[in-house]
Amino acid sequence: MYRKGKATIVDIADRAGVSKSTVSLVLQGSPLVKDQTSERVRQVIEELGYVYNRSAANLRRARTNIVGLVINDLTVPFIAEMAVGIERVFQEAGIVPIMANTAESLRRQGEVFQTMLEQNVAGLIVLPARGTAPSDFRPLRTGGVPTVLALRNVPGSQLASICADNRGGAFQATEHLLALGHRRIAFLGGFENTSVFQERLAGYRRALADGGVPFDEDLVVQGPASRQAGHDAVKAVLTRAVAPTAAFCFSDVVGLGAIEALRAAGMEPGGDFSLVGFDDVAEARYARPPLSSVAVNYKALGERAAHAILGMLHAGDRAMESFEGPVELIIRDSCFRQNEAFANV
Amino acid sequence: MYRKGKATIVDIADRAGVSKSTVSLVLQGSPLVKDQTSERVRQVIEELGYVYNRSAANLRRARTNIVGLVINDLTVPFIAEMAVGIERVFQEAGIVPIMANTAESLRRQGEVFQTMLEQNVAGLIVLPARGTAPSDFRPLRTGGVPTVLALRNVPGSQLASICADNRGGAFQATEHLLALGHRRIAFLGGFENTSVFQERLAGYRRALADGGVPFDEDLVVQGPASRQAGHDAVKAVLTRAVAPTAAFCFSDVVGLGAIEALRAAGMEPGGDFSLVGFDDVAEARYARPPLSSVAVNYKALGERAAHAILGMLHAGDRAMESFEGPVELIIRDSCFRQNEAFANV
DNA sequence: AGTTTCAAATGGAACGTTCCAAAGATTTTG
DNA sequence: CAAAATCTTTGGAACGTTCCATTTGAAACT
Repeated sequence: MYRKGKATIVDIADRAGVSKSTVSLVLQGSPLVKDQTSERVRQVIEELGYVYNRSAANLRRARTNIVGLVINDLTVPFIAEMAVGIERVFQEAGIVPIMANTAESLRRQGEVFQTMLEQNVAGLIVLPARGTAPSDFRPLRTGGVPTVLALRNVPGSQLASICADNRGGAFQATEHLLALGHRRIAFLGGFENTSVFQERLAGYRRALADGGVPFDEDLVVQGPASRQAGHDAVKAVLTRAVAPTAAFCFSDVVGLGAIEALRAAGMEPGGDFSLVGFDDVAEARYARPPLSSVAVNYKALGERAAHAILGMLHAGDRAMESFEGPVELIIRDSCFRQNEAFANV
Repeated sequence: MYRKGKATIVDIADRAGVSKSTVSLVLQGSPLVKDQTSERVRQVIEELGYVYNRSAANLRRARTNIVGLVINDLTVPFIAEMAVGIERVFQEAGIVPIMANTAESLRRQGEVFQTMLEQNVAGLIVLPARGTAPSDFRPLRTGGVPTVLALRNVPGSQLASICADNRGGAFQATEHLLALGHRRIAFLGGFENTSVFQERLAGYRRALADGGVPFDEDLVVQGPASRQAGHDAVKAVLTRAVAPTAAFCFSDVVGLGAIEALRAAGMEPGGDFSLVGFDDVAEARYARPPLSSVAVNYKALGERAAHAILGMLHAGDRAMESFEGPVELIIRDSCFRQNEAFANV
């Protein structure tokens, strides 16, 4: 283009007959510069194909326009959706997101935090890896990086979190099954070392308690949030002395596995066994039978998290309160009304 | 910590009784420093909780350790998978990926390119938005940023690309249908303004030609890669004078929609209509009937793309040649052998 | 002892911005 | 018309690294 190497602010200044300070002001859209001048500068910028050097700006400035996005598992569709929501908000705010996938590895998560600090991120949205401890955030805390947790909470971390209303969702789902007359309701999938599990389990127990149904530990089967796990969990739970007639599944994927296992056992989901899932993934609607599920607007949750960070950046260190996104029980055809219980009413 | 603000390389130097140059060398792992010295420096670094300032380094250095990742649609599961593959390779190589989702918007893609340039990225992996023209890459070209295209090609862009063997996959799928005796084979879904469509269509036509079956434009129905589109396309194609007995679907999602539409029309996919999809998404396996599909290892493709960029960074401007990832036809139960054609042999 | 060789450490000038204090214009006011 | 007030513009010192050219120190030769 011009001279050797890339054009800098000084080259622009020379060509436009102003000082580099003025050019800098123009670039920042300062109202201090006369329109006529800034117009001329802008023209030269165009002419020389100048590109702004953010590394230099970041060095001088206190804060960067970079925000880190630490994701536990990007291959989960609704997490990707959430990432998209976050990304969109940032893009509009002129924030550049650095993304890292930890694949649920704590070691990797630690490395990622380090990298984020080195990049001098202005803030951080973290979807914590399974088993994250409050102390894992220490480097961030000493680095003074505004941080928001999303999707999963880390109790004791003192960090604000943006999560779905897991407790409420599980409560609604379980209540729905109770209302259909079910009394033996299993809880399938998920691991107890995540806050999401704890919360959903709490909602489930609360609904049982409200419905006067005793909690039976034997009806809770932990496992990964996978199809296979749903399959296995159903098989396990059907062997109980008094088998359940319904299950609240930790996630839709678990529920889909459950559907298969029920069929394999000669039962008909929605006909003689009721299922409710969580997340309302696209597949739930298309399953046979269509799976009732607790819908979460993950994209909105992502946007909320992004706004939370923006707020923290703007308002300095003002502590942000946590937020629980609303959920909605979507009723499809995977449940049936149980007669004996019906007679009980 | 120490002093006011964050510790810098100079603080380390003072405390360790060496010069900042030495500290810099230690940070870069230079063999020029005596072990004893570097050990001491490292200790002080630990002590003061120093964090490296990459902005400063980037300013001084010619190249950054940042690589941009421009994604057309992160919510597509296999694209997310690909992103994970890329991210993993970069992480191991000490490269920090900046991710941006363009959501298939050309305007956004342009903005994203600009941002990437400002961040002074060392390289760029682009999954081009639909309808991207070669000229859209001009800013990158003049910026001298090594760029690799992934998943979709942009003919005329002169850029290396890492794509699936779309032509070969479509060829295999169509050949499979031909071998089962089908002669009227539809091509459903996708838009002709993408290279992926062009390539798959070419593979399909080639197989038809090889099998001595004339190409019939009426059997090609374009549409988005969505369930609904698959549904609509089947309905459209069943009204043709001589209806097809099989379809090659642009993607599995289209194929799943096709399954529904066939059922709705009183037909049985895998029984009296054959379907083959593309991508081999998880859902294909669990569909009723399980959908035959052309499998692509998207994660491997992502890793390949990442390695391509690493290679370009390392080898300077050495032009990289394009790569087509192998595909594999996975045969499930969505196809049947057609008798009349069978008699023809 | 003097010279050469090699390893290890260092000073200082970049890199391209931002931002402060201050100077120069221009307009308003008394 | 001078003084005051306001609007624009501008040097120059940071910011925290890297890297070149050099110096220093020690060991290995003549």
